[in-house]
Amino acid sequence: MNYWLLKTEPETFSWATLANDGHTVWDGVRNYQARNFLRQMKEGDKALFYHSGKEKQVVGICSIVKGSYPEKGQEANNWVVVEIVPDQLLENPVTLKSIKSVPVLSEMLLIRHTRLSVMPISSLEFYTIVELSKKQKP
DNA sequence: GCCAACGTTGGC
DNA sequence: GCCAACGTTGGC
Repeated sequence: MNYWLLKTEPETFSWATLANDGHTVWDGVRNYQARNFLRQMKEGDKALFYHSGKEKQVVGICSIVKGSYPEKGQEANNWVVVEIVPDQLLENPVTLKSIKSVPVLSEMLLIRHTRLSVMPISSLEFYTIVELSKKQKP
């Protein structure tokens, strides 16, 4: 199983919307590097759900329930989508600031490649952030 | 193939 | 509001 981080602007698509809908097709990715990571996603993988923009924090955990397949209408351009479901809301959001303050997380693409919206993370990074969410105060 | 101009993302 | 870091586009 692999771990990922999915970035979204909450004004466009938020955790609340995902939680409410119970399922979504992660489409609209138009960046080659992000697409290449999307392609590697498999059913059963886990992903941290990150709100960019004003919030800048990881807010939840979701699961990939359907691995990548061609985006409808974009087959010719090779863009792909995956399907996700909300897994759990973090007890407390984990802010970018707090992520930056933890040495073991300093190599994350989230920090090193600011503009990347779909990225792999290690299991250590995944669980470190989950643990942080249990310690932080709201 | 190079590079300037422009557009977008995302943090500060 | 600004800027850094990219990515894309188009002229040459």
